[in-house]
Amino acid sequence: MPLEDVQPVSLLCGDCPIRHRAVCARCETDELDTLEQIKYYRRFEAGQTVIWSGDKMDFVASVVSGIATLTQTLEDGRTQMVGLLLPSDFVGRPGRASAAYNVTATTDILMCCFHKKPFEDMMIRTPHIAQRLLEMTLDELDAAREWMLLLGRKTAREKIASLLAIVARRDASNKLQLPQGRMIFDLPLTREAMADYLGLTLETVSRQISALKRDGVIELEGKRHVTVPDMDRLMNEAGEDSDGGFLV
Amino acid sequence: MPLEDVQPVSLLCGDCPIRHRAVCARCETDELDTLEQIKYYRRFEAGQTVIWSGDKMDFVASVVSGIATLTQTLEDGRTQMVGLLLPSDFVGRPGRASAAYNVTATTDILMCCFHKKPFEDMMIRTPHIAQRLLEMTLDELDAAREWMLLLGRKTAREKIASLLAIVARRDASNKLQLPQGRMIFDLPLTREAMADYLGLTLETVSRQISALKRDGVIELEGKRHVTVPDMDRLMNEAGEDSDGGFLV
DNA sequence: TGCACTCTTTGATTTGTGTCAAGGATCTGT
DNA sequence: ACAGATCCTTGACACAAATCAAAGAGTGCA
Repeated sequence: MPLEDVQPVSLLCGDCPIRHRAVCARCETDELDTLEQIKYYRRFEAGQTVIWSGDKMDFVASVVSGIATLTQTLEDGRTQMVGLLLPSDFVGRPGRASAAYNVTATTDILMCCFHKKPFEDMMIRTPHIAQRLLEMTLDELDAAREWMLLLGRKTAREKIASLLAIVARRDASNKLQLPQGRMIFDLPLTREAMADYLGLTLETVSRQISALKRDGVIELEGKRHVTVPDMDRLMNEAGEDSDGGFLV
Repeated sequence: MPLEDVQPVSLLCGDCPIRHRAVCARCETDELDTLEQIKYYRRFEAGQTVIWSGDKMDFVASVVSGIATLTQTLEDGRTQMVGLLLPSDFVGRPGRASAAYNVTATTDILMCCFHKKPFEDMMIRTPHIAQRLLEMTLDELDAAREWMLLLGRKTAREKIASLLAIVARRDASNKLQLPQGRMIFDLPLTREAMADYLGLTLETVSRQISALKRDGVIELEGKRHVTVPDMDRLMNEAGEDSDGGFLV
């Protein structure tokens, strides 16, 4: 595959966990050696908190495997998920000393971390890194804004349908398929995590999933294994035109 | 004032509308001539739509004066505001051909536009521009995520109090004041725009503003002129610790 | 001065979702 | 096989916010 056609799925294109490379299709610089020197791996078990909002954070990282969530909370415990970290996603903000969100592993997770200061130095030497990070951040911003429409204006049923559609699309793109027709996938989240994602309670999530099942929009095997007989139908329930490509 | 002390309030530090400069405190490159060649001004009246979601967008721009909103809509007309553009804010995404949101002027507005292609070329020649844009985008992402917490988990009363606190803080920082004690400012939005911001109906917005007035949290003169006797009280109503610095 | 228009307030009623509560399903380790 | 956990489902009820409806306030214009 020519470099032009490489889909840069992460900031650091390459084949982690073997090795990260600060080089992408448009960038000739190769900071592989630097990265090898400053990187280290960290493992977390499902349920563990990677970092608390406000804690000092002297690294940036990319997810190698597993799933983590970014959440914000109010003092009385109400919590809202504001981001979902999937393999290849980047976390941490160059130029900020402390974490702005709680980061929690929802499955066992392996993260590839880089000490922040040398990473920032490398960014300055390698301008394309900043451009790639900008692209990724703009994508995240778009996803956040799509999510705001969901939180502010969609009904509980539409919210659930939207979430299912997002997971289905993400799953399809991992398998290099198109999100259409009959689709089968696993939900990587508990009912409670879905509720925190959608600004609902876990009871409402459960009820709406049951309703979608009753109405034949989805089929369920166990609690997590979902079959969508007709993706278009699901998109319709989600209140989206069937193109929209929002994810995190 | 030495360059070091210039507060880079916009991507293009300097004194627009006289002239934009692609130079900031940390950046020695000066692309003034390039910018002068590719820039042009556009004026819109209150209520006019600057660009519709999906339209071809061959420019990027920064707001010189006035206020605009970014909104997303569902097919049946439900709309959610996803961003607020205030003077010095940047709009448009390098590397994308069409607009992702409706941009609507809520007051008369003057925008300084740059043709996109030459702007992108300049970004490549001037790496600090990309870094500055990255910083701004990360700030926007943080604001969007704070907003998600509001949309998903706050009550109507807390939402209104939060919005008032945001406007008060923004106003204070424009006047180089601290947001504390007694504060007086104007609301730049109609009740309907506030509703679209907060994921409420305009009736609920009106009722909650009346309630806050009745309870002495705010005083109102006319519909737009607000006095907050005690900023801490307002912050408390908003469900935030009094530090939190979220704005758009 | 009064009409037309937009924006806002307030009231009555409905409804979607939250809250509280009980019980079911699945899994683990003993 | 059983106890204990965790996660999930379902029901009854309460309540916050939406909806429907009407009227008030402010502004520009004839």
